[in-house]
Amino acid sequence: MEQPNDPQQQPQPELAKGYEHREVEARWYKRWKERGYFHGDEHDRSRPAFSIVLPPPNVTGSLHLGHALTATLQDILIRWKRLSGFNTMWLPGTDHAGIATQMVVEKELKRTEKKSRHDLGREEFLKRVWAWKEQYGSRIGQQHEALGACLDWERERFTMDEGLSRAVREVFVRLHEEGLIYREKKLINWCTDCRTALSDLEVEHEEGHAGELWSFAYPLVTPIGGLTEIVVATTRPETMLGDTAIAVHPDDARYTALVGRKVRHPLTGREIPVVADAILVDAAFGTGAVKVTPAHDFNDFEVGRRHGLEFLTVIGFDGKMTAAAGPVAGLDRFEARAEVKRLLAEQGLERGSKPNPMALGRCQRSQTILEPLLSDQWYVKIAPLAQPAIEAVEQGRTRFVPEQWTNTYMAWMRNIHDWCISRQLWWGHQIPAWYCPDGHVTVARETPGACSTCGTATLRQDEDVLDTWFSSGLWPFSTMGWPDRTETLRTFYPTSVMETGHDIIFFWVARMMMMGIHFMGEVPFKTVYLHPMVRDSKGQKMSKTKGNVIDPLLVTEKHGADALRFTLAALTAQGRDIKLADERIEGYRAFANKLWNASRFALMNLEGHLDAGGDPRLAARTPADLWILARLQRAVNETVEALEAFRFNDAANTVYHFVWHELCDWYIELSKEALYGDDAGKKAAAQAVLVHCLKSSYLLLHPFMPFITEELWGVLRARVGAAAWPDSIMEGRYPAVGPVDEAAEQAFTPILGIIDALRNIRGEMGIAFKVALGQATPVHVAVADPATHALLLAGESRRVARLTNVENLQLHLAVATPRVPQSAVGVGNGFEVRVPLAGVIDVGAETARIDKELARVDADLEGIEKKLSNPNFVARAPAEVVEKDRARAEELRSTRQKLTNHRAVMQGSDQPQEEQTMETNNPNANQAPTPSQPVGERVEQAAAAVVEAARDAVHAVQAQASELERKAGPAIAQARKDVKQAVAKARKGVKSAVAKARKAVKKATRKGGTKVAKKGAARKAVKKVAKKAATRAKAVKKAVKKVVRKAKKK
RNA sequence: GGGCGGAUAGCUCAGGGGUAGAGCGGCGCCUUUACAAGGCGCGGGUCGCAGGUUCGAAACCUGCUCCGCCCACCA
Repeated sequence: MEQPNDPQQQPQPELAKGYEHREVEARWYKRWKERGYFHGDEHDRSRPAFSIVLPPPNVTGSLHLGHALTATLQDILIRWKRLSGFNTMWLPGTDHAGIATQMVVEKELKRTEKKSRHDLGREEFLKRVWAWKEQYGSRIGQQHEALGACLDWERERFTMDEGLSRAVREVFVRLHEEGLIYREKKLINWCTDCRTALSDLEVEHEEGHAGELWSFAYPLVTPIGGLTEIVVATTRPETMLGDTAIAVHPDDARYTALVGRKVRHPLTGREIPVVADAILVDAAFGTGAVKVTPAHDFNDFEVGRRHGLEFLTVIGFDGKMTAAAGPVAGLDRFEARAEVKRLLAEQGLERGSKPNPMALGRCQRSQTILEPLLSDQWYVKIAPLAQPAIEAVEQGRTRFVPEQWTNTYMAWMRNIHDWCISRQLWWGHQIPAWYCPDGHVTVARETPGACSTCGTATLRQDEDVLDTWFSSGLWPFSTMGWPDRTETLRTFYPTSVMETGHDIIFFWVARMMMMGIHFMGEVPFKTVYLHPMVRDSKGQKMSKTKGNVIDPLLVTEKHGADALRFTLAALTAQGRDIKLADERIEGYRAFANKLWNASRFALMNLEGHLDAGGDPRLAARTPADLWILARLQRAVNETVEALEAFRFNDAANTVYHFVWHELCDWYIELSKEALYGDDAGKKAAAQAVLVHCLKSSYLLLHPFMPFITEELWGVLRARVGAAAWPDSIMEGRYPAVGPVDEAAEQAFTPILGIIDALRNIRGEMGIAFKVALGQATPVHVAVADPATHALLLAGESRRVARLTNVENLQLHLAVATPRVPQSAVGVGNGFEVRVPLAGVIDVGAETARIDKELARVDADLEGIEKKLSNPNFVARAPAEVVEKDRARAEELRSTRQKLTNHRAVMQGSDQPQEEQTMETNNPNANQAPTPSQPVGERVEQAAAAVVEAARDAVHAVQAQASELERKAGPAIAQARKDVKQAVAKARKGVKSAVAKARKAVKKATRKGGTKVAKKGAARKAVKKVAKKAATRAKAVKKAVKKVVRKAKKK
């Protein structure tokens, strides 16, 4: 199978019996790539461009299902657009992921060589990271290939490429020149574990941490007016070593006299001023006095600036207390906390404590509790960049899908703080700033020869690197060759869609917006589609620590890339996370198989067919052909509409439904009449329609399932003659949206209804027409509409017969079928079917079936009549709604009448009703031996068990409910909850007991090899009791509700 | 503290002012010559709770409960 697209070498068109994804998927990717299908042509502006930049995965490791989702959705868009005539370009790459990668390599280094990065030194360590990057970067590529992602590999980039590094330096220098990058000493979030500063975004807030609000007293240096101390409360006692003020509210009468006075630090003896600050202090909280630690708390830092306080650092970058911490110097910050409390208690200054749930800031990477520390860092002044990014969205130049994310984006953008971009790491873009011995800073694109201020030649480059997101923020244009003005940029910037997870909307999307607008003068993408998060089948977030991370490669191997892709797409609804379950993938693998076999069917029935490339509708003759073509058009329209709105699930489901349930379940079965028949014209038409539907299905499905569709395309193309088909499906054209032939759809609907009605009787009666009736007994079909009657006469009745296995079908142009005693009747809109079943059917069973149907009709009718008898409805509802309901009521009444008549005929029959005709006449029953005694006993036993279990469940509900009724008075809320739970539990209990017993009954019955009446009896008993249980549970619940409501009113 | 989602069949979810749906699972029948990874049929629902708007609410509004997520410097 080297050249399946070459008709010369094409082997037998017969396909393997089942679809083998491994064999097929392995074959195509390389060929696509070689033929250059993935490459976007920057010189081609004759076609509209459609471009996406792939969110670059971290080089830290391999792809997970989130990446698979990203790749799948983007590939769907790209392939769809390519088939729709766009010049598509999808740019791949990877991110160096500063902290993450450095940590992984450090860990590895420690594990294998027991060395730290400092043991190796910067240069050697970076070599190791590069080696790591080479290894994992290529694995990521393989994973994308396995998924079938048609990435433009010629344009692959890495955030630390030479080109991208140049862009980074360019951006840094320009922003610095514009005064939008500055260096300053202020409080930052410091991770004592990663030993670096972090941006606000890298802080994870842990809610509800069990903290303690601990109070102690600061003694006044000079007691005043009977006051000897000020009591303050803190969640971090160890920071009191760095206190340089006590703050009170200026309007707080209790402390007015103290403002300007001093307290003595109990552990260091320092004198500390009391200041008045209206911003920091809430007089009503605690004692109304706050200790101020400007060097270790963000609020206090501001107070320190406002009041010109001393900034005393008592915690170091290693998380240990500094020398300034006096008695606790050298201790870890948490040890120091205990020690400080002990020391203060010793001095009798402890003033109590209380539990205080609080939010803790942790490092996104290491989960270490962060420490606000004072240090020199580089910042991006963000407000001037944020404003245009806000306006771009306000003006709709970039829109978010789903829309709700607009608010999230806006809220964040409007409250944005300056961005700390320096990191104390080695892996990353080193900051292009140099210092001379005098401390002057030179910022330059290339290593400068001398200090720009004083001319000194001895320069030392800043050792820090930039935040990873600084370089990824440039991704949409840095990857296209910026700062050069390339053709690629001209053709493909702005990109069409940014497709990524909503978890990085701030980290990445917002920054790309700011940078793109600032440096390109244009938004980086027109649409931001934010996909849901992928979770495991239990809804848990996938994480390495939980061990529930799934490697997409394993899934691809097991079920096929097409199945995985389709599953992901089918589950991608807007606004809800994806819970991935294996069974679901299994189901879509079956779908691939279905498509395969439909194609196999076609291949087996294309004898004499030549696709001249003409419109199959011209050749189509039968109503079934026209019907499926109309359905196809409808599916095409819906699919395209869904894709345009990024409703991936709707698009996938539409195609799925069309292919499986319309093309396969209906049309293929219908077409057999023509394909197997003698009418050459009809046969040719059916062949053409079948080929057209399959070809269209391949194209519709190709974005979702690229491999199997390409394979089948090639096979079918070879079979029908290659003239009208491009060599590869990737060169095909996506089916075009167009008007649906509704007349064709409607004309055929009665035929489908007749088949349904007959199948319904067949199923309900548990008989096979062919066997039960044979040639002798006619099945009657009456249609009132002459057009439909003509259709049936013209040959459609043979399709009906084929699909229902009826041998003798008798047509009547009439409202009703002839009244045949002991027959089953089915009625629908404009038709009636009647199956004579004398000697076959159990009259009771048919009566029961009719009753069931009557009940359904009655219920519908009752509802609708009630509505129509309401004068308000008739007066105020739109006329068309009323009219529709009237018509439906009429239809229901007619159906009802027919069924009632039929029932009367049934009942009035003088045939003996209890005659066991089924036993004697049913062919299955012929082989059935009379049940032996033991089997019958077992069945009975099983049935009894069911009844008992169900009864028990009912009793349990009742007992619980009465207990709850008593409780309802005093504890309404709880009682209600309990009732709900009890009822639910009981119902479940009944259900499972019944299910279990049913199985037992079934097993026992099967062993006897018979279908004795006892089985039916047992089952009836089960149903009865189960129903009773449910009913009683409901009744009880209602009663309780009433009680509760009454109690509530009081 | 602020914000955003979600609650619909046993499970996973779609829908959305006018007849409550799909897939999976369950039950029954069918080894029919594309496919048993299949076909046909059946059963299964106080659409979270309470109010309101409306001729009509599962849908819209208000409040509540529970479950997720995001943002936030209150000692």
